[in-house]
Amino acid sequence: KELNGEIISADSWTVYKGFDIGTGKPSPSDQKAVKHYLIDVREASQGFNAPLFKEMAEQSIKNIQNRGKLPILAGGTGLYLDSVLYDFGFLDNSTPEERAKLDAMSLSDLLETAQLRKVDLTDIDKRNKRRVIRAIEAKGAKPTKGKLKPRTLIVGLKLEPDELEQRIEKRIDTMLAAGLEREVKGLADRFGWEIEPMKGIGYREWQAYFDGGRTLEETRQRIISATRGLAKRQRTWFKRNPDLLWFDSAGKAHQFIQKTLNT
RNA sequence: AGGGGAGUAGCUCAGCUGGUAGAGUAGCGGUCUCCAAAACCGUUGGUCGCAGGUUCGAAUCCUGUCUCCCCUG
Repeated sequence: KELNGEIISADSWTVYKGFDIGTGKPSPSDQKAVKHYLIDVREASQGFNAPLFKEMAEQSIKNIQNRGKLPILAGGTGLYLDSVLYDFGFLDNSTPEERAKLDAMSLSDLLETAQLRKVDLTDIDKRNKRRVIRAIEAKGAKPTKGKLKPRTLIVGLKLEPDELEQRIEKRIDTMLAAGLEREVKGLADRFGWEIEPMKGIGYREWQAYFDGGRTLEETRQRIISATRGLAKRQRTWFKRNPDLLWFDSAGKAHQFIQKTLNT
């Protein structure tokens, strides 16, 4: 609001309708205070992916700029963010049928297939099945990456480990108090456990609980643990970005952004 | 009280007829161009409940003891 901006949620889970509490979606009042984009734009049964995000985010950026506002991407999902900030040239994908076929194959069969089709696996992690599948789908094409989008500021907030731990626990407890159990139960009854968004942190952990094989406290601990792991992976993703400016408080980051905008 | 079972890494458990311990998971670190809250890689943890005994050598055999679970009374 102070920056005269509008927010694009750069997050792979807040796009789904109905998944509110567990995804830490901005509250209705927050969304009312500042216009948000790419929230609730997908049905639970639909999938979502990085190229789709890139396309929608770029469209949103244009919309926001046309309204004379500052686009702010906030999140979340490193791959999604980078795809927009560095103009990733995404590689070919296969049809859902082809994907399912590759998915069903063993790693060694996939490696053999790649060899038969003369797919170049240099730089591909051959122990990671998904990466090998992607290489085959892309027919060995190499990805492209552009320069950082002009007039762009990338800002990261850093926390001390024990403070991060506290924030994570508080985040989960707040979700539980807000009725996460009820939300998950309702979604599970409607969609079952197999759809993509049900496999997210804060959702998948409840299946064993509702089946009676896990206590509420164990469920809570699992969600905390998974969130901790997510925070770690986000950290390692952003840490290697030399364009990212780190701040240890939101206040300092805000000051810096304000100053930069004025010059 | 008697009988049986179990006590091994934070947790769940492997460890055959003795050769000083492992796997999953968690924890920690890392990788990353369409399932990315995903997938993958690396790695720190254990005086094997305790005390004796047998043995060149015991988590593994014997004795005692403590704790937990089940059965009987």
